[in-house]
Amino acid sequence: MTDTKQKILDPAERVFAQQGYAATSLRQIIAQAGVNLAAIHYHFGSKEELLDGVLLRKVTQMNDRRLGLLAAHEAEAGAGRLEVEKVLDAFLTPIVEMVGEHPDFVRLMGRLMAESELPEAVLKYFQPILDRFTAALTRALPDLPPAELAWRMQFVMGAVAQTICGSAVWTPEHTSPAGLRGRIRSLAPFLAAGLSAPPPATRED
Amino acid sequence: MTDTKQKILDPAERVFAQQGYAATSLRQIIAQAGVNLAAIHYHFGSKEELLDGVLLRKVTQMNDRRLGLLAAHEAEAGAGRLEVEKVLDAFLTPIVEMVGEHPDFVRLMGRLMAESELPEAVLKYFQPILDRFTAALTRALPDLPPAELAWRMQFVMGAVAQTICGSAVWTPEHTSPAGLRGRIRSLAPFLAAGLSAPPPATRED
DNA sequence: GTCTATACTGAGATAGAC
DNA sequence: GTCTATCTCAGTATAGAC
Repeated sequence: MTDTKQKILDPAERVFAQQGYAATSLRQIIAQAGVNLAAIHYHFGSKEELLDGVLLRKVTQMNDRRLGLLAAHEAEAGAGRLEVEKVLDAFLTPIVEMVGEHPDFVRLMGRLMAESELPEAVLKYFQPILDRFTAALTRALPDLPPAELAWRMQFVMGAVAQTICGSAVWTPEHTSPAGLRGRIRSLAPFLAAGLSAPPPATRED
Repeated sequence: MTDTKQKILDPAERVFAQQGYAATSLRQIIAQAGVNLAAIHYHFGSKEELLDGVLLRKVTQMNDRRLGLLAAHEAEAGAGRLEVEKVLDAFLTPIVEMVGEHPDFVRLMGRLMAESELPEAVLKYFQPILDRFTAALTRALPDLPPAELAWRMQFVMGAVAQTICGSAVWTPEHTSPAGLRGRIRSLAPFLAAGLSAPPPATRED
């Protein structure tokens, strides 16, 4: 991999994380990277593929860690009941672990989860993880109807996204790594209680 | 108010709701409105102020309804304990009530809540409501530390936003008014359980 | 193979004729 | 009030230097 390609990725990650994908211009990135505009399109092809390149560097590490923790918790549970808290821990802990060394990457992940018009490049990394954790929660919450669980997964994703990157909007507090760790420690029991709540009375109307 | 100004607002609301604020171009709106590009800037000043004009038409109605329901529930509770479910009902019911007649407006509200780079014009309508409901929840959950409640409000906002507009991304299901009503009926018990969860053990690190 | 210079299309915004 | 023309800046594409 060329030096120029490497020089692009870090500034891209930083600016995408700070301003969001849509609000970031490639010209802002090249200004920080010290490369020519066309170099981005030569090495990556487009703005969206540049985002894909940024994600690809670390998303596999994060998702593998999630899957590893989840498998460990499942093995520990054995034939017994898998606790909701353990499943949430497997999802959230890798975020906490990475926020110290790669804060920009974590913020970018949060922003992307919240953006409505997110590119295809992002979804392909999230969907398998979502499916895997939905399956685990199905085991942890056997009495919850599958459709209800699917919705609750959305509630969880929304809350996680807002937790990672929404603070600048709704509260004056900034997104420091330490602050984010604290928020996620608060998020886990909130989500566990929500997921474990009895399903609403079914109505057909 | 001129005819031209009126002709712009409905298409703007529709296209903003369908594509999101950032992804929408003024040229898409004028194509549906049948007006000149400069007319938008003459009547509204900018793209952001056009969004403000769209919100202004209905956001007061929604927020007044929220405040009215909340006041009614508080009066009903009297000196007794205000239930978390009642506070959530006051926040969510106006969404359900409006989604039948004004589905585009509701979708737009959801999208804006989720967008990280949201304009100032939006925040000024949300912040007072957020403060008012935070105060009500302080009464409903007197044992919860204020900082913990502030974070949980963020979790709630994230889940609500994702519920209104996130389905197209995370699940194949579309955002029909009926489907949204069902999701919000599922959302309320989830959020009530989360808000009512015991606060996490305090740690200083 | 890499990278630069340049141009193309479409975005929001604005000045000025009518 | 309205519309034409134009400005700046965005993402993108390509020809050609090295």
